[in-house]
Amino acid sequence: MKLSTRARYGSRALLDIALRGNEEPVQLKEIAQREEISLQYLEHLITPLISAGIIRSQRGAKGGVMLAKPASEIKLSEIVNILEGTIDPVECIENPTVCERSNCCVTRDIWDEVKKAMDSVLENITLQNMVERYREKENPEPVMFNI
Amino acid sequence: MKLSTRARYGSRALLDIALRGNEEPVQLKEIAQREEISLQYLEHLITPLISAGIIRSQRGAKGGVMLAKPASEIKLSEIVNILEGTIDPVECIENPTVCERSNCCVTRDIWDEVKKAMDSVLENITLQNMVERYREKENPEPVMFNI
DNA sequence: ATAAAGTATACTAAAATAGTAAACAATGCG
DNA sequence: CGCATTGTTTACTATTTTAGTATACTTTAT
Repeated sequence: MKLSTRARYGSRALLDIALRGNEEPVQLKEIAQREEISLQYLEHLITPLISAGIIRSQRGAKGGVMLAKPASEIKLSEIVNILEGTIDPVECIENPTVCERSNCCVTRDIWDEVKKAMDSVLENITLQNMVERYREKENPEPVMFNI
Repeated sequence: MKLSTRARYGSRALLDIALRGNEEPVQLKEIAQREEISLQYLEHLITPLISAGIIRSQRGAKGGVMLAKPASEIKLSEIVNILEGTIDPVECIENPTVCERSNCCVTRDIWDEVKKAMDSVLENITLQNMVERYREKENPEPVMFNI
């Protein structure tokens, strides 16, 4: 029930990109260094994100990658889905025909509830939220200043 | 992010046992047939459940397995934990020292929220609930009788 | 032109998963 | 008693997935 490194590294990489503003391309090499992901492996994660239209790339010298749309429009559920595939804990959720019991299976119903619970978290977090959380951690709001 | 077959088969097997009442031992061979799990693989799932005190076994002729406590006291979270290990989507939840960023990591916080969402489902479903759901599916309540 | 980037494809090592095989141990029953 | 039935244990294996590396290629700014 572990997330693969794809989704983990990928979301960290995207947060890294989002944190640099979105003014000029961020080089993969930099991201790889900061996030301690091998450049070659990072490239594997970047490719599907480009195809999916989450980021776009600038080739050649001074190239790099940028978010292809505002951070507030990139949901974590989308990222996980691209890198990890569906989050369904069992295959019969997505594809009921794999098991003839699907329509009457109690355990299937439950795994579906589990999936929905996860989804409701991932659907409600955007890259923008993550950036805000990051800034808050970096520089916490003073708690209670005046009376 | 898939559940392993261990947790899936295991929870189906336990539901199967619970459905037979709890008056006499249920043979593994029967369970294996009904649930279409190979006997030998089923045994692998039964062993840790016995060690964990979820079920107890009766050896020899006329033997089999029974729930070791009332179905209402067996939570799905417990079953999944025994067969699957922790449900944490990333290792740093359980063991923060694997990554030096843990204390400041935004993505880690999020995976923790995901875990909690899953937990809240699994913690609130007992084998008894599953039995009831099964009976309801088998024999649905008539909706609106009078008026 | 050329160096600095991203792109694409192929390959591989390691781990996890799912399952099989077989010898063994306990028990009930005739 | 003795033997068939049933669970127990341990060892092994095939397959798949994951994570990662290697390498050759393409594009572009300067």
